[in-house]
Amino acid sequence: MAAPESQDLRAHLAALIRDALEPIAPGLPAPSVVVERPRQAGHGDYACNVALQLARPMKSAPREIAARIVAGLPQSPCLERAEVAGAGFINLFLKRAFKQQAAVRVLQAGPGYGTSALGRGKRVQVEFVSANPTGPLHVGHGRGAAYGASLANILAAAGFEVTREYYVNDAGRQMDILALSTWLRYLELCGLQAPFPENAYQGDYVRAMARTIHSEHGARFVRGATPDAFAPALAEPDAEARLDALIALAKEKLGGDYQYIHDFALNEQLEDCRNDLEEFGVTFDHWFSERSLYETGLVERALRRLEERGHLYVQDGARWFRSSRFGDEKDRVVQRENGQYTYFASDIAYHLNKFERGFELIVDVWGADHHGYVPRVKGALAALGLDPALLTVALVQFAVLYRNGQKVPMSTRAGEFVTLRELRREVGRDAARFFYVLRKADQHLDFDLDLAKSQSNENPVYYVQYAHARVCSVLEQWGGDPARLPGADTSVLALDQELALASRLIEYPEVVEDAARDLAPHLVAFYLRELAAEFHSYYNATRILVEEEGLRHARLALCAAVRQVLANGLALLGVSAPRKM
RNA sequence: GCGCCCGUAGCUCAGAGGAUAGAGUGUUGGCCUCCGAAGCCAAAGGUCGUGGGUUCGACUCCCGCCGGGCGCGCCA
Repeated sequence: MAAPESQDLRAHLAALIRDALEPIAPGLPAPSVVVERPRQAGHGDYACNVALQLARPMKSAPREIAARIVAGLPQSPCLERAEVAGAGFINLFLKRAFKQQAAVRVLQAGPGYGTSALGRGKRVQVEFVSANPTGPLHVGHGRGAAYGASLANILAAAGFEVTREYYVNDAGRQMDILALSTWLRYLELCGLQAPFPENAYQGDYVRAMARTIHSEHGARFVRGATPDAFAPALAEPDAEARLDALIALAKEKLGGDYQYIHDFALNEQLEDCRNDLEEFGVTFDHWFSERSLYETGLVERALRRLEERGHLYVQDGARWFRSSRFGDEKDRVVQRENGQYTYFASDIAYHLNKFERGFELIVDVWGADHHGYVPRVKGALAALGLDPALLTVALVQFAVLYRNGQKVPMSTRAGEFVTLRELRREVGRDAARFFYVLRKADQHLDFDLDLAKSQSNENPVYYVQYAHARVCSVLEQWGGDPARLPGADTSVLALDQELALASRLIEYPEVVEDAARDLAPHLVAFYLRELAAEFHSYYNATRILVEEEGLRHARLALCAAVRQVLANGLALLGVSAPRKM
C-alpha cells in the first residue's frame, strides 16, 4: 500500500484494516472501521475495536478475529506492527522513523500543514453574528463571532470553499425604534421637552448619533415637535403601542427626512459593527441586507412558491404557513392581518436565496435562545422543495457575564451590556478569541469579567503563545538559518518525549478534520493547549542547543515544527502567534 | 404544561458505546549559576445528579425522577 495521501493518518490505517478484513469477513456488511487514539500510552499510537464489533455477526471470539486481522495487515510505510490487546482491541504502533520524520514533514508543509481535502471544494456558507444593527455588539455576540470566524477558518482548512456572511436585519420595526430614539435624543439637544420611553434604545451611542445630526443640521429636524404633539401618542395605555404611535408621529412630522435619520442611524451602527468585528479579527465576504429581499421581490416570490405548493392559508385575516405539516409544533404567520410580513417571511426568502446561490452546505450560527426557530425554517425549506439536510444550525449558548460574583443583566434596549469592544480593550483580542472557543458552543459560558480583566495573564492563551515565543527564542539563540532545518536528520530523536511530541504533531491534521466535521473549534483550542504542555515539559527536561550538531539540528527541527503547528492552529482561531512576549 | 439543551474533581470545563474517566484553575510541597519560571515536577482531589433498562461492555444509548438554563407572539 502506498504512503498515505491524506495528512489524516487514521484514514490510511483504517484502509489497511479494511484490506485485512475483506478476506476474513466476506459477505458481511462492512462495519465502520474506526481508528482512534487510545487514552493509555501503552496501547499503541492508534487502536481499533472492529474485532469487538464483529464478534457477534461472525460468531467468534473477538481476540481471534483481531489476530486474523493483524496477520493479514498489508505493509505500510507508517505502520511498524499491530498487537491484539485486552478484550480484542487491535493496537497499532507507528514506525519510529515515520514519527521522527513528522517534524520534517511539518516544516516542509509549513502553513499548509493541517489542511486537507476533506471538504472536496464543497461550497459552504457560514452565516454568523447577524446582530440587529441597533447598537454596539455585546459579549454575547462576541461568542458567536469568535465561534463563527474560527469555524469558517477550520472549514476552509479542511478543504471547503467558505463564504462568510452577516445577515443585516435592516427591515424590521427595531430600525424604526432606533430612528425614533435618535430623533428624540436629537430633540433633547435642541432644547425640547421630548419624552423618551423606557422601551426606546437607551444607550449613549444614540445620543452620540443625535449629536452628530445636530451639529451637521442644527434644528432642521425639529419640525412641529412641540410637547403638545406628543400628548396623543403618550396617551396610549400599552407601552409598545405608545412606541408605535411615537414612530408614526416621527414619520408624520419628518416626512421624507425620516428616512434620512433612519438610514443615517442604520449606517452608523453598521459601520460601528463592522469596525468592531474587524478589530476582533472577524471579517465577512457579504453583508446581506434583509431589506433587499423585499426590494428584489424575493419575499413575494418565496411566498408565492409556498402558495403554489398549497402550504399557505388565510385565517383571521393573516396568512399562515402550514409548518405543522413539516415537523413544527404549530403553524406560523408569514403575513400579518395589517399586511406586514413577519420576520419569518423574510427568513424563508433569505434561506431560499442561500439555496439559489448554490451553496452545498449552509451553516447558520444562532444564539441558542432561537432553537425553537429551527423546525420552522427547516420546515419551510422542505415545503419549498429544498433539502433541509443541507442546512445545519449551530446553536451557540449566550455567554453569561459575572461581575463581582453577580450575574450582569443584559438588555440592549435598557442599554445595559458589556460591549465586545470593552471586553477586547480589557482582556485583549487574543485572550478573548481564545477564551470564547475554549468551550463547546452549545455549552453555557460563564464569563467572569473580573477574572478575565484582572488576571488575564492566567488565561490559557498565554500558555500556548508562550510556547511559540519560546521556540522563536531558541531559534534566535541558535542563530542558524531555519530554512536548513527541514533537511535535518531526525533519526537521532530517541527520547520518549520527542517521539510523543512528534506523534502529537501527526495528530494535528486529524484534529482539524474532526473540528470541521463536528463544527467544533474548541477541539483545536484544546489540542493547542496539549501540544504546548508537551512542549513546555520537553523543553524543561531537555537541552535543545547541545554540542553535538546532528542532535542539535534534529531537536531544533522538532521545536520549529511545534512552532509551525502552534502558529497554524492559532491562526485558525484568530489568535496571534507572537515571537516575543 | 409542552419542547430543546445541560448536571463529570472545591471552581470552570473536555470526553459521547470500549482498556486504569482527563485538563485548566485552586490547595500542598519541590525546581532558575544552565536555550525565556507567563514554565516544569510531584502530591491531593470522583458513587460521572439519581433510579431503572438495553449491551460482552454505559460517563456515553433508552425511560422515569430531581436540579439548572432557554424557548413556546399576527415580536424581531
